[in-house]
Amino acid sequence: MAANSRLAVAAHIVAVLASKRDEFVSSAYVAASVNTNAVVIRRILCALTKAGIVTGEKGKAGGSKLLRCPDEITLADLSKALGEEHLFAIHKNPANPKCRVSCHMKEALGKAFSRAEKAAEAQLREVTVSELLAA
Amino acid sequence: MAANSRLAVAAHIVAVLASKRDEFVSSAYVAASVNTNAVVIRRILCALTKAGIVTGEKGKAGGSKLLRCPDEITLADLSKALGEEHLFAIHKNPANPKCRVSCHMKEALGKAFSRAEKAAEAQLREVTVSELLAA
DNA sequence: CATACGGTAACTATAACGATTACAATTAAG
DNA sequence: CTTAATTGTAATCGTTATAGTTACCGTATG
Repeated sequence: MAANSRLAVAAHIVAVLASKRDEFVSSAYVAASVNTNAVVIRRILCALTKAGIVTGEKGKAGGSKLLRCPDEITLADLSKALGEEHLFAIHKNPANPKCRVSCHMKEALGKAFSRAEKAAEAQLREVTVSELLAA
Repeated sequence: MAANSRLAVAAHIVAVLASKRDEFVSSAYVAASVNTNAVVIRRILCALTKAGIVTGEKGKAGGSKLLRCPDEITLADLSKALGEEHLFAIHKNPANPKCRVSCHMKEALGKAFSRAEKAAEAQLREVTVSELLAA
């Protein structure tokens, strides 16, 4: 399947909230901007709420708004809030104990992938929501 | 779906070939090391062949072997050979023309993701198959 | 010719994702 | 008090990618 686009949607959501700061914005409004269903938005908002990035108000005139300045929210924060851990996957097949290569492979790959993921994360940390809006 | 582990399997395959240099290794042998079906191995070997990393010989006593030194093959080469392009995905929903944020979002995200992907790729380029074997 | 391979097509099972419907709880407005 | 709007969730469905599997053809070896 197509790789998951939740980080992109989360960034879009937060950008919309940032563009209407200090207002409560409904999930329906955000959904219209992203062009998807409001529930998809609310699911991601839920994760962002748990991470302390946004807050939600129920009831009529409810909605969501940012808890932090848009220039203090980075893509890395959003990625972490979504619990997206690994960009690379290692095959789950058990190692073949008869094969020396097989026994060492996963550990070696894990280290290499971890370095690459950290490098990517460092770049995500350099991009704030404010910058996304300004572009 | 589980994130795709083809890069990990490709690395495993090439490591096995590197551990038996100058021999033709059958897909069945590699499959035993990876603990999967030989066809899965052959599918990936096919991509590596097209990329000029390995060569295959049909017929009895056939198999695959490396065309390059293991210390000149990096994880980035393998990733490229597999045609793995994007670590991050952007939502496909069309932009809402009425919303300024929506109209600019994908372009801004594209640039940010591209930087992060390049950073990850740079790290993959630092890891050779030799190093994976030595670990 | 028999055997052991690679290459490839076809099919299945599984899993993740996104979209959607539905509904309880909550809050503001009239 | 009633109504309307909204969040937060659960449940379901269709789509899609992956991995695994079976099957078959072509080819090289002996």
